[in-house]
Amino acid sequence: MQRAFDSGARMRGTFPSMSQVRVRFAPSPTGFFHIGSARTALFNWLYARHTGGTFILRIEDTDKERNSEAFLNLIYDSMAWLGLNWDEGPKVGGAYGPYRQSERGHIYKEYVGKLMAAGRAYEKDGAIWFKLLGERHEVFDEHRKKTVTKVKLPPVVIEDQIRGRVERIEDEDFVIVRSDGNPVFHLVNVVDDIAMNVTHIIRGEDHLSNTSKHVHLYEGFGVKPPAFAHIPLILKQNGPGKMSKRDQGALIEEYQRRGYLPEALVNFLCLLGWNPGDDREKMPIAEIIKLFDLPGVNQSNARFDDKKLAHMNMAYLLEQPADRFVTLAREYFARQTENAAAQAALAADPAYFREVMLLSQPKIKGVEELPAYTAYFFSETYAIDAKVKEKVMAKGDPKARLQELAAALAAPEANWTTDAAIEETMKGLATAKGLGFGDYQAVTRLALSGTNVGPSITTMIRVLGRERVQARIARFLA
RNA sequence: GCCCUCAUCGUCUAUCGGUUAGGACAGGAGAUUCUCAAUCUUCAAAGCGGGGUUCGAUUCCCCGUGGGGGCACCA
Repeated sequence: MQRAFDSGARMRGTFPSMSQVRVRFAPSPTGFFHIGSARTALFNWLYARHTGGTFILRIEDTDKERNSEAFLNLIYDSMAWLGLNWDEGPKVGGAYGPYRQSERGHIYKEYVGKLMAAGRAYEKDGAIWFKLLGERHEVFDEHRKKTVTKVKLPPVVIEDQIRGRVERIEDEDFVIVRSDGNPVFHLVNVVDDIAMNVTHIIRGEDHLSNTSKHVHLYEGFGVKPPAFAHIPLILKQNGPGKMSKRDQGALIEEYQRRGYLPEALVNFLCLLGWNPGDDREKMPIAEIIKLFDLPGVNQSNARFDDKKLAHMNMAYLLEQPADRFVTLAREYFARQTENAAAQAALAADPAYFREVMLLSQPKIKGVEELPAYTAYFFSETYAIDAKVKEKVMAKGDPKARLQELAAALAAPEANWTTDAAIEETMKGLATAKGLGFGDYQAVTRLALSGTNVGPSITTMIRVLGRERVQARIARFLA
């Protein structure tokens, strides 16, 4: 690889080996961090980790009008949450900094100077344009309703790592520095990739059409372009078009807020456009890193499916160790400041909270269900589901059954300490009366929780404890 | 309008010329359990159309059609 203007590596005297992979994720802090950006970051990160290369985070904040520090922090937070750590970039530094384009103005100026000196750039209307080399002629563009200068050139050939050979003709000079003095995306993007020694550009397919401009720029700088890999886009769940920041379910922070497990989201995102070549779906990230490679990336766009994501999240949730699950639950509850049930749960004894959460773990799809699912454990004002009540009270004499159970549990020899003991009490009672377990289960559940969903009735009785159980039954029978 | 790109069940996908076209999510049915989930079994569900190439095309080529992206002094 020849580098005519390598101010990055050369000036600092660092010469990484040419086989060393360097990839970058280059977001602009102009909006919320969304699913598509996250997956681009993820694929770059995976490729770096797979190859033992370097993952660079570069902030493309040249659009002064739309940048915001809040959005920038959101990028940092979201990436940290997803576990996408960067080897070079803001906060961690590196030999090729600064890593915010707003701080690299002098570098762009230098590079533009080189183009000017080489006759590959010129000024027009106060802006600086990149000059294509070829025969020129004027034509009127019907679509844009203006006269433009066309340059006759053979097509640019891109050997894309994912899409194969792509050809595209670039036939108009383009602006590289605006009349206000600010460099445009194409210029800064290419300059930084040269200066930062980037070897592989992995980005969304929406950039494929830009690539011909970029290749011309590389050529203008006398630098061999890096490898390109354009990944398919993520389409919105419903309706036409690619997913954008304002689509339902598009924001990473939303999943964070809703208590999704980041490893579940990452696993799901990996599968959107990539697969290991066999039937495996749920895989540890270490395994994905081992298997991930550019040729394994699909060429067609993928539609986002929140049901599948929810399923993946549940699968991960089920296998969480008790401590982590309880921590996740507590953190989620703490964020629900407006939710009375959540606040009541937090106010409860931590050991009791923990037990209730753990018995709910195998029952739920996401922690966001927890406050409502467990509300009756923490409050005496739980609602009685009218439909369930109607159904339960319809057959037999449920109140009599409940009365009998209350009496059995009140007996001095009744053991409340284990699920098995409680089950023995209930089953013994049912047998003695010539009835089934279900005759006692349903009405007891209704009385204790007001619903027909929840953990095992014996567990519920044990965890709620004698005091609550007796009070609730009495109230129900009154 | 021009340029680029993609095309297998509703969705995500496997198949690198020969398969009963497989898996997962979602959906239906059943089993199991004290309810609800989970789990297990099971059912239904696909090669966009037309031409080629080939003994043989989902697979390779071409043309349509459809989807997606791009065509800025946004990134």
